[in-house]
Amino acid sequence: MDCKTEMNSRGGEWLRSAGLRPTRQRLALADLLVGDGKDRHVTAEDLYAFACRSGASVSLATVYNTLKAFCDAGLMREITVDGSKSYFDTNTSSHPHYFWEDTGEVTDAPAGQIEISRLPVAPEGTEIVNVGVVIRLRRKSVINQ
Amino acid sequence: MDCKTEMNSRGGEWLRSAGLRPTRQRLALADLLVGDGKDRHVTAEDLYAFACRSGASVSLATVYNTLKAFCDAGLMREITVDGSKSYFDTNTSSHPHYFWEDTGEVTDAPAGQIEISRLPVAPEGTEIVNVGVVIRLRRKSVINQ
DNA sequence: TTAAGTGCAAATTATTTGCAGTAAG
DNA sequence: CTTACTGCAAATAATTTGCACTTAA
Repeated sequence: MDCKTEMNSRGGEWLRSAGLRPTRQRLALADLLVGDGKDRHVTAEDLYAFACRSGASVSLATVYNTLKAFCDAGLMREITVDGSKSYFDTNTSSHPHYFWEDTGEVTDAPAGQIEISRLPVAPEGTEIVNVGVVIRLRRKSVINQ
Repeated sequence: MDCKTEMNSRGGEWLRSAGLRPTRQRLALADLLVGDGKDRHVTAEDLYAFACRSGASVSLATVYNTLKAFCDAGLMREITVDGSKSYFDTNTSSHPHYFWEDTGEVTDAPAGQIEISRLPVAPEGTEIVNVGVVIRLRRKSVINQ
């Protein structure tokens, strides 16, 4: 199959900018991820479900492999917000996240929510890879106030 | 088996303070965790290995169940520092952690490493359960400087 | 007693991998 | 053409669970 038609999508540019071969599956996933230019936070299952719903034919294994490829290429970043699943963020800069306990959703915390006033110091012989900040939220039930 | 002998250990007090029935297994694990009064950060496998090494007879499933029971009782806190495993901290207060990529070890980051100067605001209808801060460290190889 | 705790082994869940086919350059 | 990518199904890894047995209170 020839993919030229989709090569002009935002996802196509995104892939090309990282030197990744734009296959049909990658283009479909890339467009789902960055098609509208908004930051997205997904699990592999999430993205797989989106792809299926949007009519793309991709296997779950390929979604996993592709997300990993995108991270290796620097297009995305894996974030650790909850022990049970891996989340992937299209915004590769280091920034704080909200984790919504009830839905398992992850969103960006508005800038300025946390200010790291004292830059953390790396212990002797180490370097800081990144500093993760996760604000875990619980929806208040109306009953329990 | 009668457990009175070990009921005077630090682990015994710890269990009693939370109203947990001090079984042989729980006492053994509790002593391993808080026996010396230092904060400890363990995975279930870690604790299981410690227990085996120290001669205690506990099953891995019981270690999992027990760690969960300790968390439910407020004696420990589960922390999310790495996607693949769950870590449990004997220090239940909210504080930043170092995650050592090479060994998978977790330690407390010295106080003052990060200062949360602007208390994060919970979105409408939510409350903040906790704010997790993880400083991911990579050991610098001598070669790559 | 008796309800809570324990230990297996089997079940689940998230993720990875081997390998035979398929497609991009 | 040739090598990278894909898809399935099987393999792993971490964790949970069902259930018969044990034990603390």
